[in-house]
Amino acid sequence: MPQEISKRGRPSRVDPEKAMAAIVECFRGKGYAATSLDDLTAATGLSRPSLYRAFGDKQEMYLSAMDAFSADVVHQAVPALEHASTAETALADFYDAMLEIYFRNQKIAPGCLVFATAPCGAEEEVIRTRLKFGIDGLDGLFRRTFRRHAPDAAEEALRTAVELASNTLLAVSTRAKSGASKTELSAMGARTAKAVEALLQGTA
Amino acid sequence: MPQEISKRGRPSRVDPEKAMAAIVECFRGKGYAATSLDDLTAATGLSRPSLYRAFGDKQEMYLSAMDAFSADVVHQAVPALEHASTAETALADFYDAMLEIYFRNQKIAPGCLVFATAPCGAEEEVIRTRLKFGIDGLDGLFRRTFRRHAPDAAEEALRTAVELASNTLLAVSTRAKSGASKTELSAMGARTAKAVEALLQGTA
DNA sequence: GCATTTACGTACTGATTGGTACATTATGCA
DNA sequence: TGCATAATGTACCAATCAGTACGTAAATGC
Repeated sequence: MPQEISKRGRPSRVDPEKAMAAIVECFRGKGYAATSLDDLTAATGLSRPSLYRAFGDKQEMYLSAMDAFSADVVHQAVPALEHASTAETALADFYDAMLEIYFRNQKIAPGCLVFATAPCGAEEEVIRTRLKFGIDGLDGLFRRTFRRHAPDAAEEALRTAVELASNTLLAVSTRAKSGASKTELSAMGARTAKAVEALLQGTA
Repeated sequence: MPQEISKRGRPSRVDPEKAMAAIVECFRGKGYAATSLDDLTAATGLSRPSLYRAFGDKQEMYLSAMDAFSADVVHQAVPALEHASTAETALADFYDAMLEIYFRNQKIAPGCLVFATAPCGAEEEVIRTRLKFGIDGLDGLFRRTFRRHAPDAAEEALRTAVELASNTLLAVSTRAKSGASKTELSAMGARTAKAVEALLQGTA
C-alpha cells in the first residue's frame, strides 16, 4: 500500500520531474553547501513551502537529486556499455554518453553531481555512503561488462582494467570541472578504452 | 624591496605556518562553502580580525590554502618521483606519498584540498583556473618523469601513460573521500604503476 | 451550496553568515 | 616617560541562511 492517492483538495501544480531536473542543475553547478534555498526556488519556479512539501529539506533534496542524476546515467549511458561488440567500443561509447551528461550542451561542463560535488560533503556519512555506492556501482558495471567480453582474462588483468576504466571516469568528472573541453576528454576516453582492451587481451 | 619589516608596534602572536596548516585542514574537510569563519577561528585559535589581517578574506584564505597544500605535495611527494630507478617504482612511491598526505594518519581521509574540494567551487573562474593548474602540473610532472625513464617510448604510449597516471591520482582523491582505506588505494596505485610501466615498455 | 481537503504563496522566524569599527594593549624609538 | 606604531579581541553590522506559520485559493464529496 504505497499511500492512497486522493483526488481531493487543490491539485498540485508542481511537475516533480521538471523541478527535480532544475534542482539537479543547481546542485551540480555549485555543490551542496553553496546552493541556497533561494537558488532552488529561482531555478524551479516553486515557492519554498512547495519545495519542502514535494522534496523535504535541503539535504533530502540533495540526496534525491543524486538519485535522479544516477537514474539519468543508467538510462542514457549504461546502455552504451551493453550494446557494443567489444570492451573497447563499449567503454569509449560509455564515456561519450557520460560526457553528454556532464556537458549538457554547455561549453564549460556543469559536471557530475555525484563524483564532483559529493566529495565536498563527504564528512557527512550519508553523503560519503552515497559516493561510495556510486563508485562501487561503477566498478561493478565495468567488471560485468569486461568479464562478458573477455571471459578468459586473468583476474589480475580484469581488476586492473576495471580500476583503469572507473578511475578514468572519476578523473573525467574532475577534468570537466576544470574547464577541459568535451572533445579532448572524449579523445582521452578513447585512449583509455584502447589500453583497457589491450589489458584484457593480454596483448598490449 | 619586499616591504620593509618594521619592528615597531605590538608584536604579532600569529604563527602563519601553523595557522595556515589549520586552515588547510578546515577547507579540505568541509570544502570552501561549508567552512565558516567560525570554523577557521576555532581551528586556528586566532580571532577573526587577526585572520583577516594575516590572510585576507575567506576566498583569499582558500586560495592561499591551495598554495600551501600544493607546496606540501611538492616537498613530500614529488621527490619520490625523482628518486626512483624505474617509472613503475617512481609512480608507486609517489602514490604512497600522496596517500600519506591524503590520510594524514586518519582512518577516513580528509583528502585532497585541490582535487576534492575545488570542483565544487569551480563555477568561480579563479578556482576553476587553480584546479586546471593543478591538473596540468600533475600531467607535466608525469610526462617529464616517464620521458626520463622511457626516452624511446612512442608519443601515443607516453600520452596514454601520463593520462593513466594522472587519472589514477584524481580518482584516488575521490575514492579516499568515499571512505576507501589507505591500503586498498595503495594496492590500486601499485597496479596502475605496473600497467603504466608495461605501456611505456611497449611490453604488456 | 457548503463542508472538507489539499496546495498555494506571503511573510515571517531565529540562527548564522562574512566582514568590520573601535577601544585596548604592547612594543620600539626618542 | 611619552609618543607613534601596530596587533589584539569584543562586540557589532547588515545580509543571508534554512525552515515554517498562516491566511488564501482551488479542487472533491455530499
